[in-house]
Amino acid sequence: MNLENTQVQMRKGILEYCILHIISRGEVYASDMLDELTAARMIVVEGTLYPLLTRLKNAGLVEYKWVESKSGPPRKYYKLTETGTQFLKGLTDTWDELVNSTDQITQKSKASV
Amino acid sequence: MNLENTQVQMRKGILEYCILHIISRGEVYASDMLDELTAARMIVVEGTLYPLLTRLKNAGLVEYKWVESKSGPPRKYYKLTETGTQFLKGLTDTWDELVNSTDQITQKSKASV
DNA sequence: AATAGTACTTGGCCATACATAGTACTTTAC
DNA sequence: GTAAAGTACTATGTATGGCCAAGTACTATT
Repeated sequence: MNLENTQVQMRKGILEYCILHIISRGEVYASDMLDELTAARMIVVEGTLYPLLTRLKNAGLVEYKWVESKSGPPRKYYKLTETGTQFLKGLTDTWDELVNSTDQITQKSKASV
Repeated sequence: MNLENTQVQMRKGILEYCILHIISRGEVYASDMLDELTAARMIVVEGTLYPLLTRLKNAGLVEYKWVESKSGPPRKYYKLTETGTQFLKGLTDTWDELVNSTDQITQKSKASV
C-alpha cells in the first residue's frame, strides 16, 4: 500500500464523471478530451480513456459518429444520449454528496488544530 | 454499468482518506469510526471497514492497542503512526487536487448554461 | 515503397468495496 | 452451570475500473 496506489484508487469513478461532463458540452473526440483533462491537471493516459469510452458506449450513455480528419485517420466524435444525460445528473448528486461528506469529516480535524 | 456501481467506484480510496482523518483526531475503535462516518452520511459496512483497518495496520500507517470493554469483547483502539501522518498529508494533497480538477471541469459546463 | 504521425483497440494485472459467513468474548436469564 | 443474546473482530470470494504495454489501421511525407 503506497501513496501512488491510493491515488489511482481515488480516481475511480471520478474520471467517468469528468468525461461525461466534457462530452455533455458538445461533440468531442478522444484527443479533445485529453486536452481538457490535461488543462485541468487531471492526467489521463490513452489506455484509460479509450476503454472508458467503450464502456460508456456499450452502456448506452454515449454515442459517436465517425468524422474524417485532414491529418490522419477518422475520429469518433462523441455525444451524450438521453440515458447518459440522466446518468450524469445522478453522478453529479453522488459526487456532491461525497465531497460534502468528506469535507465534514476532514474539517473537524482542521478545526481542532 | 449502472449508477450504483459507479457510486461504489467513486468511494474507492476516499474511504481510506476519511478513515485516516478520523483516526488522526484521537484514538478510536471501529464502532466509533462507523458512527462518525454515518453522521457525515458516508455509509460504510463492517465488511469494508475491518479489512481496510487491517490493510492500514499491515502497511504501518496505523497501530492499535487492545482495551477491555465493560460490555463485550475487548476493542482495538487505533492511532496514526508517524508514517501514517505523512501518508495522510500526501492523501490530503491528492484529494484537494482531485476536487480542484473536477470542479474546473464541471464548472465550465455550468458556466455555459 | 518506407517512414513518421495520429487515432483507436486489446489483453492482462492489481487493489479496493462489498456481501456473506464465521469466530471469540462478555453479560444476562433460567 | 448452561443457553441465549449482544458486541467486536476475521476470513473468503466476487466484481470493477485504472493502468501498462503492445498492437492495428489510416494518412501524409520523403
